[in-house]
Amino acid sequence: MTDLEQYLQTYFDFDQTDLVTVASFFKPEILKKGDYYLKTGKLCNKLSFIQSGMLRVYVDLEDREVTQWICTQGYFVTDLSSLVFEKPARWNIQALADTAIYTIDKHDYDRLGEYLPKWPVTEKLFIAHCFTTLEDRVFSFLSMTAEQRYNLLFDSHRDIFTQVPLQYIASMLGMTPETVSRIRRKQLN
Amino acid sequence: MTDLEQYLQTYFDFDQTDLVTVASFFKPEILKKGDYYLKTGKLCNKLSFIQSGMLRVYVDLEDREVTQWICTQGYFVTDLSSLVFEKPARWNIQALADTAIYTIDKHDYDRLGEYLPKWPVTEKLFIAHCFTTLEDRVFSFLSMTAEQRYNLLFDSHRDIFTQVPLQYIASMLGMTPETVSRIRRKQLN
DNA sequence: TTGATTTCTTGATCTAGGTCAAGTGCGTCG
DNA sequence: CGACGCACTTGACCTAGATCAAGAAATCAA
Repeated sequence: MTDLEQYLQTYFDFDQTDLVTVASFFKPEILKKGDYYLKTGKLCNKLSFIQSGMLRVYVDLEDREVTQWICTQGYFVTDLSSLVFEKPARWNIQALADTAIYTIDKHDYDRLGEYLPKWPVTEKLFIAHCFTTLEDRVFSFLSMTAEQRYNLLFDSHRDIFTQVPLQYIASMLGMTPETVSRIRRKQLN
Repeated sequence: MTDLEQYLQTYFDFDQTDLVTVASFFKPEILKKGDYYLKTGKLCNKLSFIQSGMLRVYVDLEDREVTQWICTQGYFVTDLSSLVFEKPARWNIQALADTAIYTIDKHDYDRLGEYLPKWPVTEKLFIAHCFTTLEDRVFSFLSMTAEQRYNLLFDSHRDIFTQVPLQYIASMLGMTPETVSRIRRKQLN
């Protein structure tokens, strides 16, 4: 079983045949550090799985950048609203390091249902799971302090902290780099 | 065409036959002010459409309540993660006023695909739309001040401001009632 | 290696928004 | 009607976290 098949299995309860079918639509690709996976305003006609490396999802405002999320090894990346609704992409997505991904293009993605009868259900569960994750994130902004949000992210995505420049972590937590630096120091006692 | 059919049409591009089919699964219900549509920890086995009135989605913390959202006329309400994954509900959902809803139970909801071939696609688009809405909301916390978030909500959901106690609006915006009160005064110049 | 550049840390100060407390208005119920 | 209880407002003060600025460390180029 390939890496990709193994990872797909952890997300979806496909049997071996389905796994091979789905995996066959994904093509390996390499992004060099700094390369863009997607730029704001373009159409995102692909979905990718990250085998190694990291991608930063962000937007440019007049006076600064806002990082929405960092996608790491073992997760999927796309601009969902662009992929699904065929609207201009909301986000820039850029490689923070050399990154190996497997990509399925929209054409094939939209046809997965023809090969896998249970794809529509699987896809729904996948998007619903993404929804729930964001719901948690909104809740964290409604109910937690900067330090609590830092700890929550640290406990759930430790890999981000070891590899991602602190300024981006700060932005995705909705605080300044100085604040993250101070919280980090405090955590070391 | 009934109210419900009309509303369904604004969400989904069903033809007349489909509209009637879907609508027939929804049963009218009345919640009195203060009644609970759902309580944390229960299973949410229904999805409803709000014909009139309002529901507040919130959680109890040790020392306070956090309002996640207010659902108003013309919108759907459910606990998506509970409905889809059959997990205990994350939210309390309580009527803020006498509220008229149309409810489909999970049993029927899960079978919509048997009657409507394009239901799986429609459902996916619906959930993806919810995801995108939350993405915007996360972005608002990452990039906006309290006053900017207030204005954003005011411009997009004016009905909430005319009918909902200010303390709940404050909570769902992630600020205190005092702050909302001050912003509101400022907006009156 | 060395200098240049970027990123991170730390301190000093500032401010948006929170907290606390004392009203004020108003709807409801006896 | 009057009084109780909410919900909201307003002021005084406080604090988490932002801003600004100056170094220190790490990263990179050559």
